[in-house]
Amino acid sequence: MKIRPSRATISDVAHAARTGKTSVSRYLNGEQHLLSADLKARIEEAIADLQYRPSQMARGLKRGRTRLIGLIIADITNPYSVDVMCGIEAACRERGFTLLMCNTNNEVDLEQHYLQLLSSYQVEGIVVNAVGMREEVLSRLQQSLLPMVLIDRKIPDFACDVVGLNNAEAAEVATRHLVDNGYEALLFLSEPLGSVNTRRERLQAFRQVLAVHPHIQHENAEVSLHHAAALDETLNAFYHRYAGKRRAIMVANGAMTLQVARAMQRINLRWGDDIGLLGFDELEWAALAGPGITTLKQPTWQIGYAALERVIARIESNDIPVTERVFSGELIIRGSSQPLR
Amino acid sequence: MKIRPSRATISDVAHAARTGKTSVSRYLNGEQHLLSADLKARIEEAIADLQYRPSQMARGLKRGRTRLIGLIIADITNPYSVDVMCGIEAACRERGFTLLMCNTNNEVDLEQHYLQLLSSYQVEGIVVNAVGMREEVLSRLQQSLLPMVLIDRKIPDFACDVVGLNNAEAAEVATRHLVDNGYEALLFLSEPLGSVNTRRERLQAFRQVLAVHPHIQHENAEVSLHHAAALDETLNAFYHRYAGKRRAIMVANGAMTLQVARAMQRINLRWGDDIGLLGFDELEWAALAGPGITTLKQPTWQIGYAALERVIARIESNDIPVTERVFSGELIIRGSSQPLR
DNA sequence: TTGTAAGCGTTATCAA
DNA sequence: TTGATAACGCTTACAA
Repeated sequence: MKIRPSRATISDVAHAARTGKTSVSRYLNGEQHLLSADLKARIEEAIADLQYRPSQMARGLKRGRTRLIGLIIADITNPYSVDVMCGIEAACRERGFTLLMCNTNNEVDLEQHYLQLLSSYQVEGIVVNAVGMREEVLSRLQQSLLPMVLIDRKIPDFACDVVGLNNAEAAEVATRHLVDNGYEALLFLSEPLGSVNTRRERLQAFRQVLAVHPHIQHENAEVSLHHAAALDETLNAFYHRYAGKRRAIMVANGAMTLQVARAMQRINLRWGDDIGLLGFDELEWAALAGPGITTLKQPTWQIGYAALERVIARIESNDIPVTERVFSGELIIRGSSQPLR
Repeated sequence: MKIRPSRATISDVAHAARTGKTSVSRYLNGEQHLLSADLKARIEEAIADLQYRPSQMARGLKRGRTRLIGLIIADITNPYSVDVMCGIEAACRERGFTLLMCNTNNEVDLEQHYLQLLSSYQVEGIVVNAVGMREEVLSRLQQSLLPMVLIDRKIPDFACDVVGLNNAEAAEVATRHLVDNGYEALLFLSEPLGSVNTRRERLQAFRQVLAVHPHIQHENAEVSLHHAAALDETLNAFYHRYAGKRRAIMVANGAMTLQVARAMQRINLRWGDDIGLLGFDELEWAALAGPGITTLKQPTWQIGYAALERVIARIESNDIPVTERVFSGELIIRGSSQPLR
């Protein structure tokens, strides 16, 4: 008796079934119509007997088809990314792929490291959840020539499949909601715009809606996610600048909304009562904090699922045209966007 | 010019450097002391020239060392799991391993599926974040004979490395805190205890502390995570049963705390004011909901990191003794556990 | 110090 | 309908 019984190989199965490896391989690869009933039965039994499972390593080496997909995530602590990952993972399972997970932690050189890694494992495609990823990093990704799908982010000057939210529509709905609820001064708050298209598109739609409401004052501010003091200052300034008016803030993503909530607590500003608040991305605690926070919920799971489907389509044939697939968000109205009147 | 330049192989490098594959292999595997300076330089150049990266598939096939670790997570939407994953991921990076991610979604047959999958990719070890995983599933895992580390969960009658929280200590600290703050009736609330050791250990410590405080009434309740009505009923009943006393609830984990907060909102019970509340696991929104929720924070990242270190140690030599490594939690006191007096 | 050749577990080619 | 046999890209005896 072996201490660690090494896995059975295809040769073992062939031997046990008194046949050759070729037939076993055929059996495994759906070419069963070529086999006699008798032989098929013998192979089946041998496989069950030996608990044989083909080695994906050997398969990958020989056929080049590793059934591996690389998932590059810029920040896995972002709940948005996790939700998306769930969708990706479900799709993988359905389609027989497995995920190699890479968290770049927003560090540029990690990204480089992982790209090489994925390549060395010969992944068949990659999904990039680039939320917050720097431009330079993305542009290096494109050079990998692998089937690739971007989530929630476009690279200028590079045609690549993209799956994400319909930013214009969502921001429009959100802005209209604030307008309809009688707010008179609006602040669009985001991390530095850079060339991050999601931020820019949301801001643009925000402005477009307000263009036809000249009586509503509005501005935008860019604050780094981890610069608490700057955030406090920005909020305070906005609040006092429009004293006497009904004020509201629209926050460009969930991570930032969390920081805004903390900042408001620090500077003693209550959302709902003192100031309106609406944030992109649903938060599990949105209903629990004070009068609740109005959010724009993204269909994160579906976005992930669709992204994986797309990358598989591209793996199967790289000739398909580059597409951008967008999903609609859903406004979830809570107390933070109901002014007292 | 090729459309899709197939990756350079070790033979290509050998040829470009006018030498044999062996030398290149030696160069790659740290046996450089065996090579002449001249040859070393030529190889180095060829590698850079061709952008050569060794195929992990071929490597894995030949040596059996795939440098792959399987990560089995019962529920990836649980923030605890995600935090732990971060630590695991960081450790992987440092030690040159890569994660194959498997989310079993709390479904038994998925678990089976993934176990076979991991085996077919010849992972060298697995880390199981079994929070909420059923016993039967875990016991099947143990049969895989792979180096394996369990996070936050023990399997009765099976010796396996475990990394997790010092449950007894943590529950003791938490319970003492409630006692010291003058609460007179305590409820320990968890999902069904089953044979989940974390829940049992926490409850046991809770009882032990209260054993020496006979004037404090206490009980425990088990409610399924997704059974909202039952939760409402449980909370209501407890609240009214001890009317007139200072009441507090201790919740066994973060996912449950979220549900409790929602339930309290539904039945119009305010933590802090009406009833004390303390939950295991830190929540990003803990400070934002009402007067804040007191939590017992686990060193999640470190737990993940330690788990991966352990699995690697076991990969390197399976003879090491089975250990259980526990970390201390940290009580973060907020308004929910300060009675009004 | 360097190179040759065998073999890891598959699949693909070709012949029977 | 079957089965040898040669790759896939790498590591590793073993030779030179």
